Amino acid sequence: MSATASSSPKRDHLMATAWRLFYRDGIRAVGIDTILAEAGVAKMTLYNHFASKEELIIAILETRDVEFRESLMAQVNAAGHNPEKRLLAVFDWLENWFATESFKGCVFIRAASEYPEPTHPIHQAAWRHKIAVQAILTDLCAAAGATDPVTLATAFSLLIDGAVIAAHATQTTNPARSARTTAAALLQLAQPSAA
Amino acid sequence: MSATASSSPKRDHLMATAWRLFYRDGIRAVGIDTILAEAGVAKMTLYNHFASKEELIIAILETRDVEFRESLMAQVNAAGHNPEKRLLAVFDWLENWFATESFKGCVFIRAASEYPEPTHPIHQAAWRHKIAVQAILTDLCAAAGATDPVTLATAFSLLIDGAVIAAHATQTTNPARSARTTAAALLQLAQPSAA
DNA sequence: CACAAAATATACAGACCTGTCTATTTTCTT
DNA sequence: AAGAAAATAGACAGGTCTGTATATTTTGTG
Repeated sequence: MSATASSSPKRDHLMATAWRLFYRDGIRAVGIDTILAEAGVAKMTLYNHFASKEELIIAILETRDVEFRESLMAQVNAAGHNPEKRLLAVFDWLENWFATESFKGCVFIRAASEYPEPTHPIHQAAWRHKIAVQAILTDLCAAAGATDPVTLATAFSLLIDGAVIAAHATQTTNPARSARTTAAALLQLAQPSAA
Repeated sequence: MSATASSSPKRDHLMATAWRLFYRDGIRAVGIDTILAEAGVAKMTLYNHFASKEELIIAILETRDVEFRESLMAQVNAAGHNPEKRLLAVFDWLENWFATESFKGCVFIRAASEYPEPTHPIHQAAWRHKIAVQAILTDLCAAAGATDPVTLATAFSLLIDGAVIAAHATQTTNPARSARTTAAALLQLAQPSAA
């Protein structure tokens, strides 16, 4: 059984448990033994599914990236066909997220913070998520008729990450509305049809 | 000798060494022994100046907060008396910072990421810095004639933190310019005199 | 010089860390 | 039911962590 094998019940359970503890307390702060005790799984089972703690972490980040984007797109699609509404739905999704009881910031920002060296595999896994989200934003900006979708999406990306930081620090959802209001204003400016 | 005593050569040297290693590798990643070996200082000297590693960390964050704001204000003041130029100088300062060879993001964001629990003393020390910077931004926005300085400063704060995250992930200074351009547009919108 | 304060080296405690090894038991498939 | 695959318990290695204790040496000051 390769260490890069995919889905199995035990493997999924380990990842879910580790994810919860990493997100709650920090990655470096949580040891393997803690995860195993919480999951009720033997140590060798973990090391049969993952080559190391680092591979477990990266597998979790990649899974979370997919789930994150699926959740985001679900809310965007629920906003209907109006391109502007779809774009601004990103910030409503943000507000829902911030309102989550267990909200403790963005695991990708936090992982990149804990592993600050840009060449580190964990840092790069976190970075890949940022790029993927940026691509979504660019598509939404283009659909909304922005003259320069990349530039607008970049600005939105800054607002979103800034809002996540602020929401974590203040433990409030307000930054989502601040970001949304600002984003709406920028969208107006970036639409030539609005002139 | 109280553990909260202030400046002494050994104490300063320990803080400078610890700061450099914490910023380079992460707070949890750097042990006391590593700091002591790098600084060439005995362990008891550290524990005579600081009650614990946690107190050392907090002392460093508080010192960095002061230095950070002094550096920022120096560039703002160097921009002269024009309120708009002073406000936008914040983003020039940001670009200079990002261009630093050792740039690895914002230590306050990273400390809050490593100690995600909002009630943790380290998390709160990081948060206090954010509030202090926000106050500076609000003053600058008010001086620039914004109708709602608090709201504009909040938007700027999101852009700044987002830019820091992006600059760390991409290892480029571009996010500073993206943030600056966006900020300039928002400033125009927020000035009634520009209508 | 003499005394006091600061810093030193060194050892130690007790806990935690990741990862490995072995032998046994459970589970699944045929 | 039988054999193969997966998971188990538990010990263990070798290192690291924070913080303490002690005895000695350096440093600065009157």
